[in-house]
Amino acid sequence: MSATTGAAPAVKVLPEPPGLPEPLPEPGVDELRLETVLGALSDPLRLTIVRKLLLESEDFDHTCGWFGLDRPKSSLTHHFKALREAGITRQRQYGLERRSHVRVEDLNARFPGLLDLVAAWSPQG
Amino acid sequence: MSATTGAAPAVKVLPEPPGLPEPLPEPGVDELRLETVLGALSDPLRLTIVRKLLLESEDFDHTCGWFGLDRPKSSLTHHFKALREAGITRQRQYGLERRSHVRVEDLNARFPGLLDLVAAWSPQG
DNA sequence: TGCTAAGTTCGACTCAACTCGTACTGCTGC
DNA sequence: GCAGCAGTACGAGTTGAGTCGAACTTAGCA
Repeated sequence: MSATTGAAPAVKVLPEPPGLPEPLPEPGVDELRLETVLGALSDPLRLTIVRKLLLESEDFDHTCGWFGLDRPKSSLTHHFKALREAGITRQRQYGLERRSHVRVEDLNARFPGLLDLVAAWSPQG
Repeated sequence: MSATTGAAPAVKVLPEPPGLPEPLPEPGVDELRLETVLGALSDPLRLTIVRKLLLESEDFDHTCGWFGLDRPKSSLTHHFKALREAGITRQRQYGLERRSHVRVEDLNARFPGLLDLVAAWSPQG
């Protein structure tokens, strides 16, 4: 379970090294809603993004370009924003780049097993 | 037509008593798609339906009216059809009534843990 | 035979989401 | 300063889902 309990500190905790840029606006752990998360994951492109983050990185943030998705930049912005606003990913601004990673602890705490399904997913079926 | 190709022993075919009406058209176990299932579950009303089926019945089929949903019949038809076509529920025609239940075994086989999240869901958050 | 009830089908409306081009912001290096 | 790049913001077009009323279908029953 996540590090903190009870008392609901409204915003997440995550013991991250100091000096990181602030995360962009996102819902707190207690604000995660199952229907919103499932809706965000019901898109194949977003499923691809989250799965790739889960399988090919764990404790590292990645830029939009890292995914090699063949879509216009404005489309990618749309999907990354949808993931962040649903509470699935966290984004930080590193200079010019905006890097993402999956909020594994938060999601496992609220919806245990969900990320396993995403990791096991394949675009084919 | 769950051809269940291949050597895999497929999933256990539920041992249903003979004489039941044929299920209405539905995807086979091997045709279940994560993004479709998640999309079907991203609606609060459908989440309510599935959760109620999971918690208040187990081996019993229920009619639309049993749920006590305050929506016109045409809306309910729409949602029940969406759940069936996504492979989440199975529907059978009993005379005048069309009864539904959750395909628990199929879903647990393909997406283990998913139904637990639905059962733990609450409309509030 | 004809009524009633459960549920479907159809069509129309609304609204949100996806897609994408274009213009813009803001950091970095020369 | 200024050019170049990562990514955003905005707006338009399109599609699909949710909502619902009204008409229809069908089983059971008196």
